[in-house]
Amino acid sequence: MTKEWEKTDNKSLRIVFMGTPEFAVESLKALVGQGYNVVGVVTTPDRPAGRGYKLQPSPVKRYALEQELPLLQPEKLRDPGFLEELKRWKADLQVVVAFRMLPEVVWGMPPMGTFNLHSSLLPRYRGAAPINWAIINGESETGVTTFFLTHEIDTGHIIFQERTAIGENDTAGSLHDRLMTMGANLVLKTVDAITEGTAPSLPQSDMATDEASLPQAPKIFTEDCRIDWSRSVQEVYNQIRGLSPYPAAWTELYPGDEEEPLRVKIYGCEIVENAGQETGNIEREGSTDQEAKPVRRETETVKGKTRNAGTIVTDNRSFLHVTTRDGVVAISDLQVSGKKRLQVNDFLNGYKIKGEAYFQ
RNA sequence: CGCGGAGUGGAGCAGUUGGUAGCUCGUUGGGCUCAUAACCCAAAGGUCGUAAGUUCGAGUCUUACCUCCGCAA
Repeated sequence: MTKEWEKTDNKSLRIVFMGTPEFAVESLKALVGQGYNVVGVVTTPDRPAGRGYKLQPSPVKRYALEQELPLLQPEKLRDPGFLEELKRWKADLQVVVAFRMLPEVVWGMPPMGTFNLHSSLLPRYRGAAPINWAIINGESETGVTTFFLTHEIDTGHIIFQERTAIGENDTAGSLHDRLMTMGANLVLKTVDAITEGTAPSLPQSDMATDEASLPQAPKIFTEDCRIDWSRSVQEVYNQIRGLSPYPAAWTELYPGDEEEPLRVKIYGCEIVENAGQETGNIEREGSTDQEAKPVRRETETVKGKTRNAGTIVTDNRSFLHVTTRDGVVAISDLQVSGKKRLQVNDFLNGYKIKGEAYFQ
């Protein structure tokens, strides 16, 4: 990708990078790797996180240290001391990827401005969790956007966008990785365009037909991750893959016998029955499995019961089916609280589901 | 010192009031079968996370440490 004939301008431009998670590292890595002049990195202070609440450096910090880039970790972005240091870096341009909300004193500082990489097709999915929400809502397309920062979060003028289709089997994880790579390329393209003065700047109001009906992407909380088995099979499926592998959809397993419910994270599943509509490619697999697996017996069992949402159907060996309002999903990948993440057959080897068990 | 759970043959789990280990699956060999991931028979495979201690004797009690996981961030 490195091109000898690239304008020296691009490489002398003083860039300050701001970001926190893994997603941002990819863009920073691209800039550094392509020889852009990253004069400093701003990231979040080390936070107590994980077991034991030990202080954890952000992924961006780890990379910055590795590359021996100047680093700032302000507690407050309006802190005079921090602003002073930032000014000293004399940035021409600031690049922000998955950081936090910036005050105008920060984004207004560099002469060429500050732009942000956002992982959705703005103006759709403004907010903290665009990747997750796009899948949860069953979107078939998303992308990445670069835009200039303004006061209102994620509303600035759009520079570039890149689209990608969301596959039936995409998960938050797979989409995250794809957008991370696309985003890094878009950041380079954006920096080049800004340097050359050819960057578009399109108001989002030109793209939004109806502001009020735009899907949003707010931060996700634990309750958003709880599975409501009474929803449609497609909704449940989208929720599970939209939250996998992080933060992961969860439910409670009531084992019966008045035992305490277990909290279970569901990482992967397939739709095996959809009363609503055809499920496409999944159906094909199902038909070959039909002969191999002892489905016959279970089917009868099912018919004998009222299939309330959350009902478990399993042979305690190879599959674990759960009913929803209008269909059935086969759980393939799960984790009981305190245990390791397991494939369903491993889980069933040790944990036997009793007849009266159910999810809720 | 944030709260909590767990480390037992390749995988997931049992293991009672302490007396040298069982289950399901997998693996290997054989059998049945038109055939099979299905079924039947048999076999291999574990110094029970590490170190020390208590005890006649510890997977099972005590202490320290290592690793992993859930909550929370």
